[in-house]
Amino acid sequence: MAKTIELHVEERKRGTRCCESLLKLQFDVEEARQLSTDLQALAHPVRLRILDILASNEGVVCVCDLQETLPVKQPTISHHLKLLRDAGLIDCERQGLWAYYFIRRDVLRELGTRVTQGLKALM
Amino acid sequence: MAKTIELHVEERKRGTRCCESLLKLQFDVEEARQLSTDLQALAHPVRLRILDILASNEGVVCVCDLQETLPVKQPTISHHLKLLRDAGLIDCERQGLWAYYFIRRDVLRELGTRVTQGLKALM
DNA sequence: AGAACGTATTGACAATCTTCGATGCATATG
DNA sequence: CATATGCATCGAAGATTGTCAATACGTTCT
Repeated sequence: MAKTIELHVEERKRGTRCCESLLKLQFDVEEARQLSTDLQALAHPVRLRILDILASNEGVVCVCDLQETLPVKQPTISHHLKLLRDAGLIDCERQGLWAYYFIRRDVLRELGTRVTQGLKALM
Repeated sequence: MAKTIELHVEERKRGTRCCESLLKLQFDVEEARQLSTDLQALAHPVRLRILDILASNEGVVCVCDLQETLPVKQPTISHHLKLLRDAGLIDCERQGLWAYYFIRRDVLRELGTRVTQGLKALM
């Protein structure tokens, strides 16, 4: 059970020096790193909008469609697509000249679960 | 309903040039930015671990406690604390020499809801 | 084969983020 | 008052990320 601040202050006044308390934790270092990696993959407006577009227009989205909507140039879009692909969140299928991108809902769901569980642990 | 890739390719072959399709969206620009800001606030291992510690040791955590546990120096911890404070996710109460930090579960819950809802929209 | 097109990659630059020594500030203690 | 302590801030350095012009690559169409 959590001690009160007042008790804590008293202990410290009595000479129990600062920082001897063993803190309780829920995440280990690796979990925190993983969760951070998950969040990083999502934490950019362009990437979020790409995911939104892919989620809402399944099967018919090529890079030039994205170019039309997003406020960045084509190499930048390709760059963010690559990051999302590396994270496993999207994939693509080439049809002639075009690359049709799609969302991998299974992977996104796993990530979503990790994020939601992680947040729940803090509340 | 989503068109198939094949139909899309056919249309483009017939001369309907690329990129005339109006994409469907769920997020507007502002929502994407907000969600990205929310995710950024969390997307660092040290900040996640700070939140974890504050969530698990309510009321008795001062900066030197964090220093004991985290792999970065005091100014860096203060820096991350400031970012979290600016995001509204934590706050502190000074008692003499010490600053006792605590988590603002209400704000965290709001952020968690936005994140969870945002993710759900993509699935 | 050659031209046109959609996309990926490269390379350079700019912006942002992370870290920490040095320092300042406020409070407590002798 | 002088000193010690805990924390915040400043300023600089390094690392990472985001952006885009230029270019390369593979495909399609003449």
